[in-house]
Amino acid sequence: MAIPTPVYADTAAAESGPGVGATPAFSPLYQQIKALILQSLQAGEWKPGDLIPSEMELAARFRVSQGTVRKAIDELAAENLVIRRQGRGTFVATHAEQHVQYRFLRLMPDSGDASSEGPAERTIIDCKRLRAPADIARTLGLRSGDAVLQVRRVLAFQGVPTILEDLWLPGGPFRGLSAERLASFQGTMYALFETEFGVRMVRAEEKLRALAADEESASLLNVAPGTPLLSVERIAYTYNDAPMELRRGLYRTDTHHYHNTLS
Amino acid sequence: MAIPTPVYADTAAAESGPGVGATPAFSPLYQQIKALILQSLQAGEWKPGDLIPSEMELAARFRVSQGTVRKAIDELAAENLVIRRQGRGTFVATHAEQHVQYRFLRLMPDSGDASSEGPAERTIIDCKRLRAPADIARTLGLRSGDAVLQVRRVLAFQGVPTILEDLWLPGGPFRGLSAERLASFQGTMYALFETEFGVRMVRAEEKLRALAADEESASLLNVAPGTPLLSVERIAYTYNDAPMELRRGLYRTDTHHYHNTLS
DNA sequence: CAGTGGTCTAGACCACACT
DNA sequence: GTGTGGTCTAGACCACTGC
Repeated sequence: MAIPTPVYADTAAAESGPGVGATPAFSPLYQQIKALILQSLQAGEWKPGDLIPSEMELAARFRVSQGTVRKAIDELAAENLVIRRQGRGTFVATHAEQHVQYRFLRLMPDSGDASSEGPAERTIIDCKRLRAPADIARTLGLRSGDAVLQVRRVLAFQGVPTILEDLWLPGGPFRGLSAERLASFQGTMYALFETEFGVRMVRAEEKLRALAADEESASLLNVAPGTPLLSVERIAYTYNDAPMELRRGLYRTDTHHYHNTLS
Repeated sequence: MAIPTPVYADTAAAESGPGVGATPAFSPLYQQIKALILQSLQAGEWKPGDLIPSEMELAARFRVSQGTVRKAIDELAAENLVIRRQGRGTFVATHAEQHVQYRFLRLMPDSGDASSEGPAERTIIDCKRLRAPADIARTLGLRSGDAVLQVRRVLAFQGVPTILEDLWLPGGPFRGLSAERLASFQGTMYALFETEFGVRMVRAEEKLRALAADEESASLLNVAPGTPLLSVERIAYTYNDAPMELRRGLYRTDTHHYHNTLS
């Protein structure tokens, strides 16, 4: 139950020193409501694609006005966690059926748009279980030596291999993932993660670099060794900013480019 | 004067066929208010850094409620066109004094943050007036042969040349720009564009590629020819989505990386 | 203290989708 | 028609800033 008046955050304990920097930290009601809705999303009370309760229902449940619920949902919609549809309701966002097929892929063909070149042809090269090296473990928030899954694949567009990717996933949440399952699934990887493992990727950070293709990469991407490639290292996060995937990609940029908007 | 009730957009003329695709296109009041405020920004009624009228004043001017003005300003703030400061008022956003120095530069040092490496050392290599080649003219919305300014410069971090950039600017709005003016100005280029030429960059699109350094670029960036570099082509827009700058950059990514957030 | 933006409420009406 | 989200209003009170 939410208290129907704004409250100050709990400032008990957790003090490093006496009377230093202890700002009261006022927390608006709608932020508290937002946090409660987030908890339900995280707990799986409503699954990706589901219709969540109407604003009126949520307002009644939390004992606040509809306007306050609205503002909470507005923020969740702005963060792409839910999708509002006038006349129908508010739905939990999903990587499947979302008519933007690859929401996190910024590689575009130089001419035309993503839809004009048809779907990517996917080839799983490898999928194995191993003990996490120190750097992988650190970025995934695991202990060095914990089980991780490593996947290697190639994406081709109109027959031209264009992306070579290595993925690392924590072994626990993704127990049971195999090359066969990856190969047979229709839809994006993140859609499979949702439906098969209940893991929803919400946000990601990427670091881009230019580097020269080594022998192995060059042969998989069908370019000469030394060809400049775009290196994209991605860390993908699920709810509550927990890292759930490390992905290292090499992109050919002779017919495609990485697109970004600044504002 | 705005009409204090939502209206349908003007659908007179501009019809390509009879009764085809002529959706009424309902336009909410707050969108109309937003457009009016945008017009004032564009016309220079309030300049970058200025305090704009309070919500109450604007509500009175446009004969709508404060809440409607609030929603209009909320969207402008979300697009970084204005900045709200509780207790003080709403200000026109600016590239100067904004304590994020380089708002559009996504290159970050591999270790530490942008502030830890100190300011970039800027060297103007060239600044000349010329007739626009066809491709430049097209992206800037000019006619081929119109006057444009071309600027070439190098940015170095802690003594290491890291960015080589060529810029093209339309000759009209930027009449009077010179290498001396660029060199002597304290602050970012976009800040200079605002204060000296009244041109505010609002949004930009970038296309990234990996390519090998040619002789000239290599020598200016102090790397071996053939070194993979990150190529960044940017088109920057002012209000009403008018393109005002084409920028082609080459970034060294041995100690820095291009950072991006996906959501 | 007065003035600003920020939050919260309650109620009315509109646009849209499904049945 | 019914129910959903979307818009608009009016008024109250809160938090922050600067005089």
